[in-house]
Amino acid sequence: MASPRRQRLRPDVRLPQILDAAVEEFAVRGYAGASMTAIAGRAGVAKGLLYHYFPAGKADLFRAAVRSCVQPAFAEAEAILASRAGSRRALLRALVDMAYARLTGQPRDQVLFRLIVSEADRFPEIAEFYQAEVLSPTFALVRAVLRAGVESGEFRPEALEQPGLPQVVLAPVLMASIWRMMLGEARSPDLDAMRDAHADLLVRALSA
Amino acid sequence: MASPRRQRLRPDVRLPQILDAAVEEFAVRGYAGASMTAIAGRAGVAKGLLYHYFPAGKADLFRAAVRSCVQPAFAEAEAILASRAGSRRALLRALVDMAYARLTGQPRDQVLFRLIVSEADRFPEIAEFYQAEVLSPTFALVRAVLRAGVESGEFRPEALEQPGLPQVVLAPVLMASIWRMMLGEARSPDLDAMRDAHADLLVRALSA
Amino acid sequence: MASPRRQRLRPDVRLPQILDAAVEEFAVRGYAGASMTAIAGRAGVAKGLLYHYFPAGKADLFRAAVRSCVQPAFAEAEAILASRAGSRRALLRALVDMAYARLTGQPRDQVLFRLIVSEADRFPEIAEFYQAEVLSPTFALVRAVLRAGVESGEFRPEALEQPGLPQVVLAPVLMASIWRMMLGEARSPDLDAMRDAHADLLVRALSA
Amino acid sequence: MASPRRQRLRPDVRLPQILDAAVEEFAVRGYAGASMTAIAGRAGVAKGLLYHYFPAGKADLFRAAVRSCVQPAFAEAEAILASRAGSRRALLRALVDMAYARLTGQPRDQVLFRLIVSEADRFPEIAEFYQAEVLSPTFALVRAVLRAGVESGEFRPEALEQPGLPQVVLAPVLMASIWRMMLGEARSPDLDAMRDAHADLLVRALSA
DNA sequence: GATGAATGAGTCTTCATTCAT
DNA sequence: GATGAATGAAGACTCATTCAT
Repeated sequence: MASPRRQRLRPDVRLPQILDAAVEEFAVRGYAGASMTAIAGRAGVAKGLLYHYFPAGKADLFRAAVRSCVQPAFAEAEAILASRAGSRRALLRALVDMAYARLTGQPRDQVLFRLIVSEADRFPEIAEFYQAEVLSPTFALVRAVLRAGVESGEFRPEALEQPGLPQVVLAPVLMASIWRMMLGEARSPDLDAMRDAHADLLVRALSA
Repeated sequence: MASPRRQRLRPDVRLPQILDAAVEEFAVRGYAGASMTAIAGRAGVAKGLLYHYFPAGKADLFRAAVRSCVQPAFAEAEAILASRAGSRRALLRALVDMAYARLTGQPRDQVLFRLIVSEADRFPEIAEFYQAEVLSPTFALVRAVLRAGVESGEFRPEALEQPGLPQVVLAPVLMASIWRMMLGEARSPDLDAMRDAHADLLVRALSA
Repeated sequence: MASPRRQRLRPDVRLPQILDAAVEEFAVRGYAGASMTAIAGRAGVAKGLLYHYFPAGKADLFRAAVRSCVQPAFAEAEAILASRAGSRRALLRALVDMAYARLTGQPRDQVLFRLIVSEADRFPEIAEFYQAEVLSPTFALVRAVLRAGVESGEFRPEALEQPGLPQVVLAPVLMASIWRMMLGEARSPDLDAMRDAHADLLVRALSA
Repeated sequence: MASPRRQRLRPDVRLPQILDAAVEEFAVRGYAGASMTAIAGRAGVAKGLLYHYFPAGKADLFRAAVRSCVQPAFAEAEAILASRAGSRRALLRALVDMAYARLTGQPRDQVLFRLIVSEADRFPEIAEFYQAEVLSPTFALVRAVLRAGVESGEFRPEALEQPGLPQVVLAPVLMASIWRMMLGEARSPDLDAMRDAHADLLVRALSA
């Protein structure tokens, strides 16, 4: 006589279901706009169950959802780096291309970014977390590439003396992502044009 | 200093009061998080009055608030441009400096940007408006500077052949602004370092 | 330098403007649904002016509006009665026809009736007023016709002994009106069919 | 008699509670005048629960409340009809008596009718529903009685040839109900007198 | 683990009414 | 007489959260 809806699942099955639903809902509606009911509905569970898994409530679910999005996007970058194919210049170009490509193909990454931007001051710890887990490593990676280029003689040595350079190098890719989110594919600046201009700018500015 | 219960003001006095309060509240809380009650309280008026000035309600007030933020930024840029002081290179540097300076000094501008980023897909018309009234003109302005530089022989002629260049040139300033919003002054990348790296990068990449 | 909108009119011009607007608005929206703003708008005056003419507010305006609708609908009936054309039977038929005809041609009368029906228990005095000014006289008129018919020998003498007869005689016309209001012209019972059946029924039942 | 703060009941218990409270409140105040808070209070539940059962809100609750009033009236009429006691004339009289009796004894029925009359044009579907579910069947019932009477030779054959007759036959009862609602028991026409006059009129007009 | 009935504080919004101009 | 800015109370509705089952 069990209710047909009532299926007991192990936490490691239910939890991802719930987190996925939460990510999608938060992504579409923002933090304040997403309702627990809607998240539960999307996950196919009852409202009450959300509080079983996240007794502290909505804010906690949000934190968990955001955290669940930060996957090692670095795997690919490090693979490219490891293969050290050709010149540093070609390497740089490959990295830039990869970064732009992700923007097109990985909506989940965009979502993450957007959520963090808009909810950052309601959840300072999330911004902090993002800075520590995503931003800093990425800057470090760029710095490593620059150092390798300088050491091999391809890049100008001054590149290592400017602490703000990695940020400047990365910024256009991130802005391209933000413009896409804001304006839609139709109205946002042309991605290919930006990628080419970006790569060209870097090569000219950094070459020894 | 008595606060009379009912102070009748001319609309051209009240309206800015209300808009200012709305901008502040939306900035702090986001669209969904800002409450009409709080906006009214901040403006020192009764809730009902908001609907007298914006019968269409919260969304309309939001639009008006965003629009009220736009004008001041361009005035300064055009002033700099008009005073065509010195070389194009110096001009570019002046513009870059101004842009970074605004990010520090004008919280209103940051607010505007953050609101647009986070609420863009709930208010597509605002994103559209921003693109048309702010972004496009700014790109055009950068392009004008580049063209002047090329014509004077200071900049490389290829600079004019890359349609994505203005976006790449501007991106670091905007990202600096976003990082500040997200991470706070303490944790965000160092503004001065970025400005210097940015200006240096441009000069190296663009010089003939 | 007078504001162009500000036209001072004599009360006997303004008052009908306001009452007409009120009747229309109350008719369309009901008492609770009609807003003072909308009435003022329809009348082409400012909200405040309504309170100048009706200091006691909305309820008072409603009462005045309803009262303004009760015009002597009896003029026509009494004209028919005075012309005593032909037999009482023909007279009765003429009166029935007239009653049904009014239902089609005079939306203002229907409105009045509907308002009274639906707001009667919020405004008991209005129901009272209606009963005294409209209903009672109408019953009396029917009774007079019956008496004349009995005296002339055309109608059965028992017709005068049934105190409920005038109500029964009138009811179908009023119900026809109510059904029209409720169901619209399309779905409500056929007016012509009712009129014929009604007249026939009366003639058969009353003839000596 | 302690009233526990949170009493969980099965929906098939709560729903009628809520509908009953809604009918009463709508009856007294009309649609616009009835407040969700008051309905919840009358039902002894929190406001929010109303939206649990009627997510579409007030209008939906209103529709459900009206619908919940319909069924009982027909049962009795059909019982009388089934017990085809005595002559058709007696049958007609029994039905007329029943109809008048209901108006006195069953406030729920009056309420229903009043609601439909006054809110018909705000809820066209309800008027439609009323016409289809209540009015048409009632007319059909009257027509069936007439036909049976004609076939048995008690009624004049012409009674079947007048399509408007059922409406005319029923109208006085309904008007009696409306007058009662409008004017109160004290001021409205005498019910007994109407019933007698009504029955007598029908018998005289319909007898062969 | 899982459900969904139940709550109540909070949100946007409306509107009769007041009153300075 | 006339305006419309300003108010405040009240209304419909939402939603995070609780808890009996």
